[in-house]
Amino acid sequence: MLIYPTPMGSALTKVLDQLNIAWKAVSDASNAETLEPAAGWSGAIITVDGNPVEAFRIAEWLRSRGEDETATLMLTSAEALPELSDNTDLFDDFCLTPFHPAELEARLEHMLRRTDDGDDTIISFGPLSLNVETYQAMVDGRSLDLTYMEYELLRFLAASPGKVFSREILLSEVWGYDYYGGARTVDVHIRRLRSKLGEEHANLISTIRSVGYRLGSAGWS
Amino acid sequence: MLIYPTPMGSALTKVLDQLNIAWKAVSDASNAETLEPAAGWSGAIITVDGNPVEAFRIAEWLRSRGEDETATLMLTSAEALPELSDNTDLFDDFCLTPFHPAELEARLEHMLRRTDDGDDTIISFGPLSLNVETYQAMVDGRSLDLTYMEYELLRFLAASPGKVFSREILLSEVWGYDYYGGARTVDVHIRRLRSKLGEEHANLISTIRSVGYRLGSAGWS
DNA sequence: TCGGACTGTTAACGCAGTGTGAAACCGCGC
DNA sequence: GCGCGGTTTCACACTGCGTTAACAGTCCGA
Repeated sequence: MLIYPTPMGSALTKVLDQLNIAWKAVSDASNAETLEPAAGWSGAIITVDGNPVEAFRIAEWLRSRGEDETATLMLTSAEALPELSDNTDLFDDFCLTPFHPAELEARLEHMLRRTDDGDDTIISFGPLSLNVETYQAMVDGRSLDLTYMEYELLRFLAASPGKVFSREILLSEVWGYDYYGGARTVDVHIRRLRSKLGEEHANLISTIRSVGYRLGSAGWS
Repeated sequence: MLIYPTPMGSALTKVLDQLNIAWKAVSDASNAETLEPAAGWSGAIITVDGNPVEAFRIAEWLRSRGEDETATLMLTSAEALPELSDNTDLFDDFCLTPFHPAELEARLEHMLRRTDDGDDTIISFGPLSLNVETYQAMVDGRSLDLTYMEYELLRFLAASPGKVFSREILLSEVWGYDYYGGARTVDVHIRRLRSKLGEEHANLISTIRSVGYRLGSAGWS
């Protein structure tokens, strides 16, 4: 956990220690780069009031390496709130100072949970769940015996549930090459998937006539 | 914006009005379902303290329809914080009461920004809303079962609500080819659309005699 | 080397979706 | 009221799309 600037009081560090979160204080953006642990910063707590310019510079640096990488929490007084509003895409959460320890604690837990379980290892939708690591698929707790292509296709659909994909898109995204003729290929795999899903869940994949296929039937969003 | 429960004081509604956010108060989960606007709840503000059970029930209902659909903010006293921690995946943000108006304002802006952007996927007009990604159409929350041509036609009209299109334009823009004879084709599709919209909403599409068709009746822009 | 599982292709079939013409209907000007 | 151009509605035929089954090629392990 990155902290800026070096914490004066003990309120902040106390909360972190209590949550058993390791932390390092940094003095500026370049400092943040050199001090970064091997696993990368798990999160950041940045106080705006003292030196807003440097504070936002650090936040910007964190964001520049990709959203969702490092969760950022800003500490700010009520007076400095407007400054935050101007940079609303540089942080994930904020907390007014002086803070209630329980509030900060809750915010940290909540914030870290989101990035922690960025578990793409399990994709689930309705009665369906896919474990990407083990290549297993389950529906209603019953495990499905899918072939490679079937699995890839289902995973692609499940990654954007509800969204409709044309056969061309599916061919290029799932099969991964430009394709001439043979759009029936997709149909056949969809059919095999449906049959393996079983009668009751075959309608999990719905056909949009003259458009393509979609995971999820009419009622879902 | 969904609010639970009916707000007593004016602090909350004042902030919402100031941000120009439309809101409706709901009394329970099933109530939240019936009161939902056609475009869906854009967000929710739920106070935990009074009746935590019902509060979380509503939050759960919102989440069950898919993450990222509706952003949820919880209002809570410091004492009730532990309860929040047990349900950390049911909300996106929270705010301690009594709150500083500027803080709530900042949180709302920050929260809504995340879900708001990135949506040319939904076209909505009056009670009508079209999801371009999922090819689903809703009117009054009821989902419409449209065929391809019907959907394309409606989408084209909805893209420029209020504007009148001649049959020739519709044929060339929606059907996509120059067309000789058969202007009746458009009429028939309009008719089918109207019939699927239902008696009460058939007049969403209005006829401009000897000119063409338009989405929306005279009063709209 | 053989056999089986997996994948892609082809063709037949049924049907939803679409377009068409004709008849009923409506609004408007005479 | 009458006639006329435009619109709505209906029924029907056809086309194109999706489904399905059967088959051929390929890969991989036994």
